[in-house]
Amino acid sequence: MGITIKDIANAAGVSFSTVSKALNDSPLVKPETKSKILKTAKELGYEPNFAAQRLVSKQSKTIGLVWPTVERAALSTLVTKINEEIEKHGYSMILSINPAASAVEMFRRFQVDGIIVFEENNNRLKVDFSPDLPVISYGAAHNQTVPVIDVNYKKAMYQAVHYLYELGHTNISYVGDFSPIDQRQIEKYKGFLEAMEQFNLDVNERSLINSGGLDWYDGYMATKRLLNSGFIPSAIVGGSYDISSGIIRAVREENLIIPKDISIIGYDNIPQMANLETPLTSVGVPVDELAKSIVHSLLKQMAEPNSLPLLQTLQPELKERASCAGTSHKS
Amino acid sequence: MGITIKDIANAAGVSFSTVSKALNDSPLVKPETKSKILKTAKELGYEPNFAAQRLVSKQSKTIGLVWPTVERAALSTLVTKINEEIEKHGYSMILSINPAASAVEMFRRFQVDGIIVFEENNNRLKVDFSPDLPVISYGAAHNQTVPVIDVNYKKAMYQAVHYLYELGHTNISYVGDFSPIDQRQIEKYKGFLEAMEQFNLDVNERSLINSGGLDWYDGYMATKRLLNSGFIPSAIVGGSYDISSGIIRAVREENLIIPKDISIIGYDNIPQMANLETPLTSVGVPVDELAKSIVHSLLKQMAEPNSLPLLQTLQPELKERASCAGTSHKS
DNA sequence: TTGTATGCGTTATCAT
DNA sequence: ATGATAACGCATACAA
Repeated sequence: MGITIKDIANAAGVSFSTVSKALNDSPLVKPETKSKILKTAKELGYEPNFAAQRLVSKQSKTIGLVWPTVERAALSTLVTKINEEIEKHGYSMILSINPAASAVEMFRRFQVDGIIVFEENNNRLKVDFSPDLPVISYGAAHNQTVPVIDVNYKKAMYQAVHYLYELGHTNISYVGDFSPIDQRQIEKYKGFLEAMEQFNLDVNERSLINSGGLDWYDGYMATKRLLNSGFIPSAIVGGSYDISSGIIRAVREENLIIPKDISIIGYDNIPQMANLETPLTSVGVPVDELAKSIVHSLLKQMAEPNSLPLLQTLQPELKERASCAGTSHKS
Repeated sequence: MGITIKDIANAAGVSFSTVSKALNDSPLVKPETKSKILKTAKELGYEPNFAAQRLVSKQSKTIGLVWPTVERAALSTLVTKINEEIEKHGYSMILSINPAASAVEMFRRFQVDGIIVFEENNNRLKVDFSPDLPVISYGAAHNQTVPVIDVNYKKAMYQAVHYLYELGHTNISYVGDFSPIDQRQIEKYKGFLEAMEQFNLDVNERSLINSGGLDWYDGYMATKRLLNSGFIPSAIVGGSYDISSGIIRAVREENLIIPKDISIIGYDNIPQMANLETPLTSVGVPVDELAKSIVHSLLKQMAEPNSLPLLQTLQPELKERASCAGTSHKS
């Protein structure tokens, strides 16, 4: 039971509707009364009742983010960036770590003005959105009804392989998660394959290493297996930030020098890549750009519904750091 | 502009207050009318307006969780568990990754029924809580006004050292973050020191290794330094899950066998510890218990304000897995 | 058992 | 420039 505008009205000796106007900085109220009202409001420690405001205004000025899996480094930074971007536009962000369906339902009740969904694996939202609630999804393209922000994973892999090829590498391995249910991973996998083909590079079982997971030790273990198979590629492409950090670890454990003995390039484009033991050259959409793109798209969708294309594909960039070098010998 | 109870009332040919009662499963309404109302409600796709419900009931049935730093494995699982526990009690959870002060302010506006704050480093909430909003904090004890759930870190370290001591270890090192601003880490550090003292074990600069951070490669690098200093302890205590996984990596890299050559015990008690390359014996409050305790305490505080002690300290447990063994030689 | 009336705190549309 | 009043969608005390 906090202070209401009526309390302020009493204290200031005006009507509550005048108080409302003053609080909303309406030009219809005399500056003197306005400042007096503001003053007593502060004195009384007034806090607007959000529920009431929403009930009448039908706006919550907040955006919900659905994030079913809370445990991945690259996504964590993306969430942080998205939050910053949202606040920059005068909105608040709330998170739910529930499955898409129930998270969305809850956000509806909270009357969020818009929703961002991180789609993961099979956590697709089959929910039929009432068309009035702007939703945008971040995830690989797939036939559905809400606009999705996608990343051109194939191009990313092309860039990675191309870059290595230009440096003279021909024995290139890919260490990543080949899970058949994660569309993002599938795209990377296929992208690598296509790129290798385009450059006429040999692909065999030792150039395709399934980490079977996205954690750093998945990448670590997979790389161990690769290196212990007796075949040492001259370059490795890592499927994600976490996986790549595992690759680096495994490679160093074999006393191979990066990038002298072996080059590493990883997917993802977050600042942390520079902080790894060996600053990692990487491909991917810069996380700031990703965040901006997601937020701006949603805002646009909120401003004018159905103004968004069903699919926006962001282009990756290559960022050179210190983990790749040329080969002297073309093997 | 969704369907309201008035729409249902019209469609069902009753008054809207009867609809309200029916929807709330009031015994005051005849079963037949009730089912009829429920049916037409479903037909029309009725969704209750949360803002209105809250405006009148002054309850949101949701709990806010403040989590300023989204990037730590052990905390991720804790958040997930807390979420489950909250839902189990008929509440929803929303997350904010903003600094405590602004997150709390936002939750207030959302009229959450209670707030859980993860305190980290210096991210203390100096906010003066209006006494009407139940808050509970998870973090090391410190003089403040809201009840906090603490963990007996000293006892945890005692258990760890005691366990190793019983196994015959005398050369024990601690690898952890010595940051002077993180109360939790300080407690662990001091706890280790005290335990060593109690068992009359020698403490020198090689038994206290500052990882300077909480990420896995912080633990990795610190352990590397330790092992390369020429001194190999017979056991290492890790300050956290992430750090410990880095320790394991570094130890294996030196071709030391766990636990034959060296024993490792880590702080934290989450299921993932069993999934590390070497299943890690650990001390800490089991994450389920922690989650339960946090949620139940908050719920209790919500039910009867000020019924909670300002400090509750949870006791850690030792969980044996496969990373510790006895020493044959008492050095 | 059902319906009527009132209020929750705010904004917005009228008058004044 | 200010105030009275309605409306937002719902719950509930009270009347029928």
